[in-house]
Amino acid sequence: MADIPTAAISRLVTYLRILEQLEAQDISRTSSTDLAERAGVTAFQVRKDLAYFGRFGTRGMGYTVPILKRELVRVLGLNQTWNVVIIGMGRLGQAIANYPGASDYQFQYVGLFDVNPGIIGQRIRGLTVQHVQDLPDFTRHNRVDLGFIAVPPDRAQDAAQGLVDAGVRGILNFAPVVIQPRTLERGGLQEISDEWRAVIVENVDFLAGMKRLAFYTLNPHLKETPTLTEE
Amino acid sequence: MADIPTAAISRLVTYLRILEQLEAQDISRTSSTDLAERAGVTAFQVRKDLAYFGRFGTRGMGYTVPILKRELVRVLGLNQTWNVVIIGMGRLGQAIANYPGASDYQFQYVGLFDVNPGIIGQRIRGLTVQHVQDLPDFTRHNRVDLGFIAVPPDRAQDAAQGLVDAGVRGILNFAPVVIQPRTLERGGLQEISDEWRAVIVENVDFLAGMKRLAFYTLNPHLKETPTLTEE
DNA sequence: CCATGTGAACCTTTTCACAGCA
DNA sequence: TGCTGTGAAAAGGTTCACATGG
Repeated sequence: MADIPTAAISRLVTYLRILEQLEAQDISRTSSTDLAERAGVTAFQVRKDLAYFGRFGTRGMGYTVPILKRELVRVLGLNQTWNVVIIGMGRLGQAIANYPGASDYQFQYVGLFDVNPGIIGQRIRGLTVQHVQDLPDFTRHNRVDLGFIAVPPDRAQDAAQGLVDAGVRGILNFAPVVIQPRTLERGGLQEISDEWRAVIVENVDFLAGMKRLAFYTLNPHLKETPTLTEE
Repeated sequence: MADIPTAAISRLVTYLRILEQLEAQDISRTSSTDLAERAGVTAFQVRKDLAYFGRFGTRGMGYTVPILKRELVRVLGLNQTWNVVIIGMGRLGQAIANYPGASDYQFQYVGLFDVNPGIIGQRIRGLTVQHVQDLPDFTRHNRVDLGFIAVPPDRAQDAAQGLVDAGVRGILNFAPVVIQPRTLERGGLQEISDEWRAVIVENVDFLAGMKRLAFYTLNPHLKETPTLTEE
């Protein structure tokens, strides 16, 4: 298992969502063509994406919804619990904490943090918002796997550093900022520090989304046409 | 001007953000190497990305921050006003409407819509939330360029259809759903309808971000290492 | 016979080396 | 000399045709 396109992972997430919908509609069988149509990609793509991880279908038959779903859940690592803290409980942080669907897949919010005295102490989703400076102490007593950053841009780097110091393994950064791993001199060369090397950073930037949208709306010919079920 | 990688557009957005930060710090000159470092990409990449759109630097010197910024603003279409409506003013919609930074680039919220009687009538950002069914009438009297979808997943497709019917040119979809363009039979072939063909759909899906993060946290070796300033 | 799974062809994107110019 | 701009090479992803097997 090596060298899987990043885009393939995004598509797997989409396939999984579609399988959930099919299951909710009591549809128990599907095919690469059907999935492709619903996901807005080609059937080739679906089969290739799945092939990176195994053989989940039956030739001549297609896929069994619950089986393929179970396999994708396993592949994506969603059959285990992820303990999550959110840094920044302003409007965005609150929207994230309350967004339905996260808990479906074992994402459990275990700690909420902010610096604003007006927010600290509030109860959100059964948790009391704590001061960011209590994060190190909190992580000493609780397992935390992932940290979500929902602070203003100028605080994002510090928040990320705090999360890395706290030992999280993954960061979902909502701030419109490039998080910089801390580097250190080693043999005259700048290298990423060990703590940072072990951390995955994923970004969700909707201001960037707005700007991309503006660009493509002005230059529609540059946007790949959503492939209509070929093959 | 043709055939520019989608990823290049995302990076341009990042470069622009960095230029803003440099300008705020009164730094007036930069280089492909400097930009690369701050953006977490290679200097080759920066130069190639910029080369798609023109020649903005001076050989031997680098780039002048305000000039490059101005050019990127123009390229991305951010020097014009974009009138935006938001469909769905729950927590997420409110977080979006209030997120600072959108108005910096002429994204102007002109209409806010929901179906929930508890939300309709509220004033948010100086606008009164209206019922979605008033959208067609609203667009008859106001220019609307873009629509943002912040409704629950099962309402997203309808919201999108409403926006297309209302004549928006671009949609930013925050719901974890693949928006399906309406198709029609033409010469025995399924084709995307004309209204939909003219619309750009861009997605911002943070549940998907969470799931990608889970996957890469479990499989860190599959994540491309953030390139440390090469060349 | 049918739809999956996959090696190979094709195309796109990134990387690179260096030519071009202040 | 220094850093940009760019054609060419390398890498990476997607598309395809078809072999496989229920």
